Amino acid sequence: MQKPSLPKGTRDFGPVQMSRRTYILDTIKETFQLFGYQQIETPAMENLSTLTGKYGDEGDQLLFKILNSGDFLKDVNLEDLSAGTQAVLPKVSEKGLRYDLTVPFARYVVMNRNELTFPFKRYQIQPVWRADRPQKGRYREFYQCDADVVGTESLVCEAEIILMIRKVFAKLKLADYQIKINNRKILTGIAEAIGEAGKEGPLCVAIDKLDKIGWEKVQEELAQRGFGIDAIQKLAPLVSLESNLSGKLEFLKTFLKDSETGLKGVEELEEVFEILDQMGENLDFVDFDIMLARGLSYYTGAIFEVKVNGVSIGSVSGGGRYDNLTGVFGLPGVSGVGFSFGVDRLYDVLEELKLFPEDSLNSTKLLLAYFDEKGFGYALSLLNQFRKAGVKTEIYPDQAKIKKQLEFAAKKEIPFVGICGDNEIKDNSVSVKNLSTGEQVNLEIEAAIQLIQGS
RNA sequence: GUGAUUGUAGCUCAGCUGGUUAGAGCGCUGGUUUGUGGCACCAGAGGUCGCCGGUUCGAACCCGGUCUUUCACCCCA
Repeated sequence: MQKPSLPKGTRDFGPVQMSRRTYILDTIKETFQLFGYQQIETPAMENLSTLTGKYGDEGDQLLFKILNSGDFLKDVNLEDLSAGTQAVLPKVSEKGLRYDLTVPFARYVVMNRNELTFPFKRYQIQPVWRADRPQKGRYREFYQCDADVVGTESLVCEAEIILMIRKVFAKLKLADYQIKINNRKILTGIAEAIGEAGKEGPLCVAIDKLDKIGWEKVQEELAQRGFGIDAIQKLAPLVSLESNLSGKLEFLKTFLKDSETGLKGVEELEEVFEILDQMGENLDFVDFDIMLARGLSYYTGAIFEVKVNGVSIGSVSGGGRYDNLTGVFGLPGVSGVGFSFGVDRLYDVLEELKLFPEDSLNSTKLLLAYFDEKGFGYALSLLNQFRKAGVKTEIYPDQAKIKKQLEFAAKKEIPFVGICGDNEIKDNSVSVKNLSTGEQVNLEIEAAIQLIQGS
């Protein structure tokens, strides 16, 4: 005998958790559909060649690789072994578990380009796997809920992403959060403006930590990454900039006046806000964060990140525009924009804020209970009458003492127990006991159905 | 991947500088109560002290390894 256990970073979901997850997922699905997105699914595993090289070196390390079936060592020779992992891996593994939903989607778009109608809007809700070290809000298997649209450069999509996030959060009763938005082109422009053109990658990584470690440390890190002192000093006014939206935009227009790309980014951002205005929407919850820099290498335009205030969880949603994701699969020039909700993190947030509706679990409304075999038979005959009327009904299947049946109902939070004894059998009735009040009434079956349905 | 940290009953946790048979609360099972759950009282079951090895006359306790938990870094939903 061995004690069963779970692989690191994975979890079971019990009935309570499942009903809560369903609540979150239904809310998200509803919203995606309202905005015209269609659902697809892709396999849990992809060819390793599809996955590798898309997430950077770090990402490649975090991919779960699947050992080839059969004699997976048959192509490996001693030379490979002494050459190390790099040489052995491609010979023993040709598949991996998906790391996100965006890359499989890009693969899907390329493979189905002739069937799809562009612009194509799809959503996808499936687990992804990362061989990360687990910690709070970070798992090795977790769900993502992606919505992406490909085949258009329209900034209406960006505006709609903001609307969808707001809609979902409103439905989930989340009231204190920020949709941080920025544009990759602005970051590129900043790199140019401070005389470190092309280095926005390391620049992003460093300034992304501003909140966490402060300006002093960021300067150190920038210096370490090879940024000149004057470049860092040029960056300073940006960091200390505390202004409203239009103030930030005006500042950037001056700051980026020599960077065509940077100005384009500002322009795009302004257009998104303008579209929202035309839609009759406002900028509630939207926060233009010049320093927002999401790591993923493929973003080229808008970038989003959503943070719920006052909770210990990191970002619960993120996304952005990528101009050429399908390019690596042989279909260049397709622009896409998308974002993703992290259900597992949303779950943790709602739990921390106690925002789950209470009545989500107790589905059964009536338990038929009995004292003896005769009553058991009578109860069995009643089951279908209640169910036909749409009352969620069950019976304790093993013949057991009434005490046990009542305890069972109480534990499962079943609100009503229908007692079936000799008296009830005699006049074809049932005694309905309300478990929370303890009240009990003897009723005809029809009346019992009405009572329970009316509750 | 780097550095810490945790593991004792179903759950939450005690367990002294290493020393007889490892404890508590909650939960669970049965009873007081054969037409009625929650409350009360009584009784009972339940533990390879994460796993493997070492030190010792003797290990839940000390040492090594391993797995797991949590956390920071990296990165990220």
